Amino acid sequence: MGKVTKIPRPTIERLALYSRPLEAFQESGTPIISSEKIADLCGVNPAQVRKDLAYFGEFGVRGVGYDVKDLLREIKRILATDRTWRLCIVGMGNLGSALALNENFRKRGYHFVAAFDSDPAKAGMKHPCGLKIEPIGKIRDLVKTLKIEIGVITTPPGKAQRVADLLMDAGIRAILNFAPIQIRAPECCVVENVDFTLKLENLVYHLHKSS
Amino acid sequence: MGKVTKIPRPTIERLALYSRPLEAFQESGTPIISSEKIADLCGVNPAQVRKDLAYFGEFGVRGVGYDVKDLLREIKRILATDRTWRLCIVGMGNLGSALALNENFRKRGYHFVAAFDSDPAKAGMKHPCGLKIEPIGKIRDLVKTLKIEIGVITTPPGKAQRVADLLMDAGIRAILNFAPIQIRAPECCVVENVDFTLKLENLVYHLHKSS
DNA sequence: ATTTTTATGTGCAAAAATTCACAAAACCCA
DNA sequence: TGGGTTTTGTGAATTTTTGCACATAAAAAT
Repeated sequence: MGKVTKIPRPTIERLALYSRPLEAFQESGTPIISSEKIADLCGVNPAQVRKDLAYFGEFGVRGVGYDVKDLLREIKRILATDRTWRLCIVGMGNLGSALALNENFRKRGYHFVAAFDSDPAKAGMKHPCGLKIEPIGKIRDLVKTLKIEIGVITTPPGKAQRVADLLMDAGIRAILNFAPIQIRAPECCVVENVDFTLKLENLVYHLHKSS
Repeated sequence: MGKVTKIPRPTIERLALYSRPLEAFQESGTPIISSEKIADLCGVNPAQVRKDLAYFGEFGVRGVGYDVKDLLREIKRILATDRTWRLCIVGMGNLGSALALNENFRKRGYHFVAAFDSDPAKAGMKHPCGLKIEPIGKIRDLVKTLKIEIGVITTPPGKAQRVADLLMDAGIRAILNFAPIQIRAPECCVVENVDFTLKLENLVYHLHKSS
């Protein structure tokens, strides 16, 4: 359908979610999957799955279901995960270090091509992931020469906003922030926050409430 | 007010969010804060802040604002973060290891009291965080004797559901899952998922769309 | 060839969440 | 004391999101 509809934000988030079981089914060779099965595995409503997909086209066959391979390819095309992306990490403490070594990123096409740290003692050292740790001052240069598209912030909270500003100043327009503060950014830069303690606080509220 | 209203899920998530700037203001000695200031720092609407708080009582003073210390104490009481919680980590790879060493947890009252790994080579070793790494088989025992309340899963995706089942079997009713799969759990157990790659896929969608 | 079965795509209603807009209350100052 | 200012608390309107329920289409069975 050629209607120009605004895509709900939650829809995009769920599309990524759906791709997880689809990948598993593709690997195990299952050819066809139903909206009900996807919904069940992702903990959502089947109609929701169909509606989410319908925003982008008719990918299924009535009475049959969805072709796993086709659907996965379509979702990847929609999300733009059908290509690789170049990232940098700022803050090579324990967390940054763990992320740089994490297999899940590379497996999905997210390549770390630079690592920064403000600690002069660390600068120049080679990290086990293969990257040389660069000083913060080089962000501007390297973002441009290495064509870095996404910045990952794993600094202490006090330094996060400053680092974000440096990244944006260098032309970065997408930031994944692990510091437990809200990064302020202009419209043109997308920011996603990952705050573990926020999640924990959610957990304990529900634990406490139901006891 | 005495009305029995269901609290919206997003409200709980935002309460935790509001506590971040409140902590900062408390430390810097600012006595009073307005809903507008909180909203601004958290990227939400001021009316939203007031409404969220109003679900739990009248904490502000009209024409003045909110007492920072009071409000923070109230929010902590609501979320049940005014006490300490005992957690364990399962999966002492890079990520699990980084979390065990992360200061933000302890600072907020989340204490890791046990660490597990399925790798027999790791079992028995002492981790830099001070914990001895225990084999998976000891989950049941240790959850009970150490009174562990929350389980953190940092295993590879293939092992995550099995570990979750073990944890729930041992009596755990709250799980923070870092593996990129959807954990299936009965009603009685709260699960929060932290999936970095999901966030990245969100980022790249928006990057791609706006270019 | 026709009926039955199955599972998608979608209009519409319901539910949930957000935001507006304003009365109520507290403070300030003359 | 009273008018002006500020900011909360909240009813109502609006927007967004979800889910039902069924028409539609394809395949399978008879």
